[in-house]
Formats: sequence, C-alpha cells, structure tokens
Amino acid sequence: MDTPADSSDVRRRNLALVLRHIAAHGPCARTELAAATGLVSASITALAAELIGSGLVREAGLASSGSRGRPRKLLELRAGRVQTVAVEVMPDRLAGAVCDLSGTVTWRGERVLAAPGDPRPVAEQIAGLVQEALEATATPGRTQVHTARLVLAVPGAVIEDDLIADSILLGWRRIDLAALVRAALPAGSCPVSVVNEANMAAFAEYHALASRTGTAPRAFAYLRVGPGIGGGLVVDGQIQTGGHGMAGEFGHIPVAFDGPACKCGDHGCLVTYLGLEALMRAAGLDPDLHDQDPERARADFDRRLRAGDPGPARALEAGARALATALTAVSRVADPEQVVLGGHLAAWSDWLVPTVLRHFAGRRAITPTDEPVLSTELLGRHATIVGALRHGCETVFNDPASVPSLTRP
Amino acid sequence: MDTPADSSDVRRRNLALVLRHIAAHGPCARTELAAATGLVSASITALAAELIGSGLVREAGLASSGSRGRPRKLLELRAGRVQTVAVEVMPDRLAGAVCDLSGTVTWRGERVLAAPGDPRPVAEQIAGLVQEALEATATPGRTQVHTARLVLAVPGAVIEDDLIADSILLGWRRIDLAALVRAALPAGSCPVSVVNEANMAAFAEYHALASRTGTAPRAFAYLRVGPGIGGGLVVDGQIQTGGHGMAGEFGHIPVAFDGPACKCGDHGCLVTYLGLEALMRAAGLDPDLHDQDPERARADFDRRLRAGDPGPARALEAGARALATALTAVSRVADPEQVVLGGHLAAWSDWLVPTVLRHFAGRRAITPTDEPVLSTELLGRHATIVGALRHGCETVFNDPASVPSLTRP
DNA sequence: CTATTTACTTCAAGCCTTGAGTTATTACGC
DNA sequence: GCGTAATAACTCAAGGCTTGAAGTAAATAG
Repeated sequence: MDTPADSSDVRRRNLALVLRHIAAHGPCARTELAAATGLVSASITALAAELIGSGLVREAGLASSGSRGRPRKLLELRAGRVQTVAVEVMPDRLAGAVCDLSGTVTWRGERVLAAPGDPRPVAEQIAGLVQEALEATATPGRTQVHTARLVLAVPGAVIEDDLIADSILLGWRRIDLAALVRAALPAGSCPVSVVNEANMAAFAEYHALASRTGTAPRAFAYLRVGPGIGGGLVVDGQIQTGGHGMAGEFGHIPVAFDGPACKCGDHGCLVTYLGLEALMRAAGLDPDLHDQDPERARADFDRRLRAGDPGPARALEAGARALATALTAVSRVADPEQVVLGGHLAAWSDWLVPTVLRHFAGRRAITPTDEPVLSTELLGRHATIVGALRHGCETVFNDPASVPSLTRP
Repeated sequence: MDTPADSSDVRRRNLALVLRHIAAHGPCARTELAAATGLVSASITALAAELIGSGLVREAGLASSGSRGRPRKLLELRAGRVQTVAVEVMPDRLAGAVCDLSGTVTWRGERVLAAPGDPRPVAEQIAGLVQEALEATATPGRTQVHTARLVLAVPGAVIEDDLIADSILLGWRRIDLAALVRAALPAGSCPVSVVNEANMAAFAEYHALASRTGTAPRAFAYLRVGPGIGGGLVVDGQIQTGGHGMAGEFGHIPVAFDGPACKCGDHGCLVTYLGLEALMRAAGLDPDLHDQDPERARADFDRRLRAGDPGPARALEAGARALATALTAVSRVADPEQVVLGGHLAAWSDWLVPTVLRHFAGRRAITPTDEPVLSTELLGRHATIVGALRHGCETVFNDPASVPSLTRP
C-alpha cells in the first residue's frame, strides 16, 4: 500500500490482465484480447511475447473466421507450465494435491500422521508428501514445470502472513508452520503459504459459483457445518481474514445468549443447534453414537430423515431457525449477496432452506431486499484442497512475471 | 480491476504517496519524503514540483537542522487549496459542512427540510445549502479553491455507486439522489457521492482512532445505538458496503431468535435490548416518554443511572449481555481488531463494557485471543459529517492529479 | 576562507504504453 | 488467375514515468 510504483507494476498488472483473460475464456486471438482488456494491439503483442517467453501461453494454430482477412493466431494457456501444491493438514492425516494453471488436479495423495501433536514432525511429513508429489508429477523430457507455491490449509487462525496463530484441533499455538516446512524442504523450493482450510473451501466455492453463474458476487459467504465447522467470506474476490485470522467463523455465531453451552466456551453458538451431535440429541437419537463414529451417525440421521422419521425433521426445523438467525447476523455484518451452505447443511438443505426462507420472508415486507441468495455447495468434500490449489495459482495470475523464462523452448 | 494500467497510474500512486505523507506528518523536506516513501530523491523533486504546481503543497521556508550541510526546504500542505462539502440528510433537516484538506471545518450550516418526503425538493434544498456553503467559504482574492467533492450522507442503503437503494427513515426507494442533486446544482459543479451516514461515522471514528493510537487496525467496527442506529466496518482502510449496501448494520444483529419483535420485522435484534425505548422499559420507566421526547428520555435515564437508581443499571446489565452476543457475532463474521461503541452505548459504557468483558473472559480460556479491543467513540455527534468530509478528501489523496494546476501562482 | 557535508536538481537511460504506419494473410469479385 | 479489400499482427518513434549518476546549492566546521 505504501510502496512506490514504477513501470514494472504496470507491466505486472497488464500481464495479469491478459493471462487471466486467456485462462478464463480459452484460446483467443490478440485482437480479442485487445478488445477485452482495453489495451492497444501493440501492447498485446509485447505482452503476449513475454507470456510466450515464460511458457505460460503458446500459439495454437490459426482460426479462419470464415470472413476474409488474415486469420487469427490463437493464444492458448499452457496450463502445464505451472503447478501448485496444496496440503490439507487434518488432525490425524494429511491430504495433498497438485494442480496446473487450469485447475486440473494432476496428483492426489494422503498420509496418515505419525506424530499428530508435534509441529516439527508434522512439518517433516508435509515436506515428505510434497516431495512425493513433485516426484510423481515430474515427467522428464516434458516442459519445464514451475512450481508456483505450496499452500498449507490448516484448521486454525492464521495471522501475520502465514504464521499459524492457534489451532484448537491441532493443539497448536503460535506455530510458524511455513518456516518449519521450508526448513524441511530442500533449499530453493517454492514459496510456502499457510491459510485457513475453511477459508479455502469458501474460496473454491466462490469461484465454482462464479464460473457457473458467469458473474462473481461482490460479497460472498460460505458456511459449513459437517465434517469440520467453519466458513469464509470473500469480498471483491479477496478472502477476508479479519484482524486475527478468524473472520468467517460462522459456526460459532451466537444465536441465543442463553443457548446451550458450546465447546468453544460460549453459549448458543450455531453449532449447538446444527452440529450433528446437537441434531441427534434434538431428534431423540443417541448422541453417544456421534462420538464413536460420526460418519455412521450422519448416515443414520440421514436415513431416518429420508425415511420420514419425524425426529430428524423436527430437529432440522428447529435448527433452521437458528440458521436463519445466524444468516441474518452475517447479513447485518457483511451483507453478502450470496450464501453457500456446506457440509450436512447442504445435504439436508431441502429441510433447512424452506424454513430459513420463510423466516426471511416474514420480514422482507418491511426491510429492504437485503437477504442473500441461498444455495448449496458445488464442490463438497474437495472444496478445501481445490481452493488451496486455486489460491496458489493466484500467485501466477497476479504476477505472471514471477514465472521465469523458458531456457529452451 | 480489469482496466489496463499505464504510467499515469504510476504517477497517480506516487503523487498520492507523497501528498499523504506531507498531510499526515506535517511539513517535511524532500529528503525525508524520499526516505519515507522509498522513492528516489530525483522522483521526489518531480512529484513535489507537480504538487506545488497544482497548489496542493508549498515550500515553507528552510529548516537548518543544526548540523552542517545545505538546509532543508520544507514542503507544507496547502490545505486551503481544496475543499470538500458534505451534507447529512436527516428525516427532518439537513446539516452541511465544508472542510479543507487538513480536515479543518471551515463552515457549518443547517436547514430544516420543507418537504421531507419528496426526493426532488430535498435535492433542491441540498443544492441550496451547498450553494450557501460555497458562497460563504468563497474569499475573493484568496487562493483559488478547488471543490473536490460533495458527499451526501443518508440513513439508508446505498448501492450501485451512489444510488440510494432504500431508506426507511426517509421513506425512499431506489432514489438516485446524486443525479437529482447534480441536476439542481449549476452545471460543472463538483462530483457528487452518496454514502451511508453510519458508515461515514465509522470511517471518521476509524481515522480518529488511528491518528490517536498511531496505528490503523486492519479490521475495525463501529457500532452505534443512540440517536440513529447503525455502524460500519472498515477493512484495510476501506469502508465495507457489502452486496446491498447494508454491511455494518450491527443494530439489527439478532441476539436471540425468540427475542422481542423489532420494527424491522425481525425478532431479538440488538436494538430490542439496547435501544433507548427498550432500556426504558427494562428499567421500569415510562416508554411513552421516548416517543414524545427522546432527548428528554435519554437525559432522564442518564440522570437516574448516575444517581444510583437500580432500574437503569439493571437494564444496562441485561443489555450488556445482548451486546456481548452481538459483538461475538461481529467477531465471528468480520473479526475486527478494534470495536468502537457510539451513541448511548458510549455514554453508558462504564455500565456496559465491564459486563461485556466479563462475558468474553468466560470463554477466553478456551478460544484463542480473538476478542476485539473495545473503546468508545472519540467524535460523537459530529462523526458522520466529519467522516463524510474525510471521505470526500480521499478523492484528492487518492488522485492528487485530479486537482487542476493553478493558473496563477 | 576552504573543505566538508547535506539537500536538491539535472540529465541520460531504461521500461512501459500508445498511435501510426507496415507487413502478412486471407476472401471476394471479376 | 489476379487485383482489391479486409483483417491480424508487427515495427517503430514518441511520450510519460522512475532511476542512478553527476552536478549544483547552501549551510557549518576548522
């Protein structure tokens, strides 16, 4: 913000503009790029030359448009030129993935954590998984691949740019995971970022929704209760982290100050109404099952719900009121245009959303139409890692010049 | 976001950097500017020359630093070169003010609205007040004054850049106030912006706090219940408006889904616990007094509170629980580092804040230290117009080149 | 009075975008 | 088959910007 600008910033921005257009709209000619970006064709020539030089883009044949005139030379993204590695750090295991610039996942891997509590061994296992990923995706003889970034998605608050402040789930406090992983990787490896996992899921859902509808909402919220509780806020395409890396923790929005006690120490959090354990209790099912085997508990609840058992339906009906309240709070604070529900909120949205909308409708007559549009997640379980990968790719989309020139074409 | 950049953007940014530094740190020499901005001294020479040319800055004598060497030529903000006009539109009256670039208010004026409901007459009366302001501040013979912007602060949601979507208080729906005022002003007048009034108060409090503490919080929230209910969210120095211009409406955060009915059509909004009428009712005072004379009601409540009457204290004690819940919701969504209370929340903060903090402390042992720092407003009643003026000045600080060169020195 | 130190300015160089003019490559009309 | 029009892309000088080096200005210390 307070650094001076020079012509390299201009170049960075315009390269990004061109690269983004090619990535988003598929192969296109320089003329189209000029029209779409507002740059003059001479500039496109220069920018395209640089992108071709760094291998991010390639000329992919001609497109005779039927009409007369010189045919267009199409510029195509060389997605394989860049890859991003993401690792999702869970309490008991790691999940890793690699994708190229197009977002195509080229590798997936998992690893059960040997010493979950201890940050240093975890960092070493992360580094090991990353090495495995890089070896698996290295194809000798193929184009040189530039690894843009390693993104570590953790369930915890991340502050001060990539320092994990706290993670209850992992039992960590002020752990600089990025530094630990950097130390465990060979020198000269790619840059490392640490981000919140639910925020990445939100980021992924945001982009999935944007590409489905064709327009990106200015303010967007993702709220997940299910395997993992959390969410994220995206404003103008940027993940909002807040002052302590805790923005978007929608699961712990209090919906009643005299509500049930929550594990977080507060009372009446949304999860105390919509968490699976709470739902089971409200449905008259045995909540102990949840502790023993959450997945079976979920399946059991789901089966009974779909079978027409009134207990689960009643539980969701009550939960929907809490959800409506929480979503109202989100609207009052951040006013998203669109809210996406995830986890079992998405799975059981047929029972939840109508009640929520009814609640909204009750007041829409008086207040302005400021309710968010509700929908359910598009990516589900993979959202976190997809978002983390996408987040890593943003590095390149924001600054294409960070990719070095190809030494040999 | 998707427009190309060229060297004029570089110039804009660097001019802004220099002007901001001079404005924030008082008269300073080119060498200091070079050190502070990171620009090279040759660039500072050129940038300063442009700022001097447009009259935003002037050379103000030498500063012999005591040590040897050529003395520094100080550059000083010429605050009077630019002025900003702001009008706060209230249901029954207008309040206007003019300030210069330093934020010094050079004129204040009021006008009782003749036809409050009707947008066009209101726009004409706004234009009249603005004309009055411009005539009152015009000093023939003095430096040419550039009027950078007219900012209209309204109690309502503002979307699509300066179109008022809805204002319940004014009874307006989708009124393009900026266009109406532009039409009522002489051709070639300054640009007109429409903004939410509580957001501007938040903006003012944000800057007041930042200049008092020396550092600006990354995420900041202002919450006012008093004469006018509302607030605002400032992230990285930017007012957050949300998708429908409704971000920061903290007064209508629901704190209990089965709480009292609110005028907004919802139940359990924060104002149903901390609005003055609710407080009076909870204190066992006659709530009808509030309708008749809110100011007297407030004074009455205040007197009894300070006299040790247990009723008002009890009402605030209960309200504080609601406030703690609402602030928790704000933290979960936006995670501000700092929250400023305004209106009677500020006046009675001695009764509210300890209870709120006690509530926070009850869970701090378990969750990370993500609670916002609480404080009370620094500007009070004038915050809205001060914020609106400041917002107008941002036009110039963001783009000093928008100020034309002086025709005569 | 000179040397030194510090502040500021000047100027050529390097990037970047732009606009005009040039070249490349096709289809259409005859 | 050939000239012409049309479209795409490239080349190049010009202009704006920052920069680094060299030069000038103006004080103090000895």
